[in-house]
Amino acid sequence: MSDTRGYHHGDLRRTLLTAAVQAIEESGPAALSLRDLARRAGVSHAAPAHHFGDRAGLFTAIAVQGFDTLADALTRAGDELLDLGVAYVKFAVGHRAHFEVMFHPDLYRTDDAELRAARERSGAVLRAGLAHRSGRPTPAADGPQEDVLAAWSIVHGFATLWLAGALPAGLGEDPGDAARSVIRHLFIPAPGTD
Amino acid sequence: MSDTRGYHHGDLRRTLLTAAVQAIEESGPAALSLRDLARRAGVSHAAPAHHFGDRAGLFTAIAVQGFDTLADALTRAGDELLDLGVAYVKFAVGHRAHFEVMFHPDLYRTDDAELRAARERSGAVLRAGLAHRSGRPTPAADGPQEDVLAAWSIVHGFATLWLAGALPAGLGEDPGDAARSVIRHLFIPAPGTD
DNA sequence: CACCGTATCTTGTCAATGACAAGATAAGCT
DNA sequence: AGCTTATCTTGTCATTGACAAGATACGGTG
Repeated sequence: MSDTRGYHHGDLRRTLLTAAVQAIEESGPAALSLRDLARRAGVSHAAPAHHFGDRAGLFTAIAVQGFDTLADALTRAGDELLDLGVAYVKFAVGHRAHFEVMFHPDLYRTDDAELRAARERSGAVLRAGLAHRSGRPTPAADGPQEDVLAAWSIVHGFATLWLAGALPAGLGEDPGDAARSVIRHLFIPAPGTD
Repeated sequence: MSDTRGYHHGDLRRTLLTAAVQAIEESGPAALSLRDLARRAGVSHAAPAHHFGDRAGLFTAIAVQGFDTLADALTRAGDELLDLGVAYVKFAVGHRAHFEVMFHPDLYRTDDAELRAARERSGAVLRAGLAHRSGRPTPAADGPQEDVLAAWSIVHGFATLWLAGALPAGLGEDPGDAARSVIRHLFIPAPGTD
């Protein structure tokens, strides 16, 4: 059924999505061309438009897929706070195309219904996991979950810097291990601060 | 001298750079068009090519300017560790066009000599400032300055999330204040961990 | 089985873009 | 005054995103 025979491709949408992700991993979102995408899939230059409408529509679909995958990955990461952070970084590096698109709202349609749902889903998993923080029932009294934002910031920052190639060598090959040893510096202390 | 008269513009390069930064702030780097840029500056469509070669050349120039400005800002931020982080976030939000370009190496030429110099300069300021950390003479024995990377990660992550509009409302209008109250969660504890 | 509506994909076209080539104009130097 | 060089313009080409209109296959209904 998922063959490439004749007029009807059978599974074009999925094929285009995976081809797009691969292309983005190779040369970034900016360099992605709808026509090149069509060529890779062996279809005409206007075929993608039918499934995604336009460029923004394609990126929207990728972002949705990304938020869904992230939610799954975080769910599988377990309850341990540090593991959650490591899973976040692993997802970013392992799915860099999705990750880059997800956090570049100028590429897609942020008001898309499916997208909002997927984003909220992964956000909920993240918040739930971080709120589960063992020694601290209610995160903080003052700000809007400042410690959650701090945790999100450090893992997101590490992932972004890693992907940008801005981190120094000597961290090793495995982003998970590297992330663990770095973000540990936020998670280890569990003080009753104020 | 810096007028727009006749055949020779007089200060085209600078004019194009500021126009480009403004355009990027409005609609992101991806949407930047060299021809639109030329129109904004009131010159022919091929004029930018003379100064920057091509699109990548323009982004390279912007990145250089960005790393230089960042180095200056961090230098002015003083010795206090928290202030340094806040200055980093303030720069990112106050110069979002530069910041976005700087950390998207696929946009420009990473092997450009001027760029490498500017990047190294700002990197040195950052490392020096973070190494100055009062209570801790030598950061850590084990990893490659893991605590420095943790600090960089959290401020970079916060800035990126802020710019992406991913942070929840309720943090207020001022990114500096918000950053201070969030990244504080990393900087406050000064334990003798291991 | 015949028919028809619809989803899927193609061909054709247009304005805009990035890149390049070649020429025109100005500025500086001797 | 004359030469050299930097700066900017005009002209052109292949590529791209978007749209319109048509061709093909699929699924259901009679």
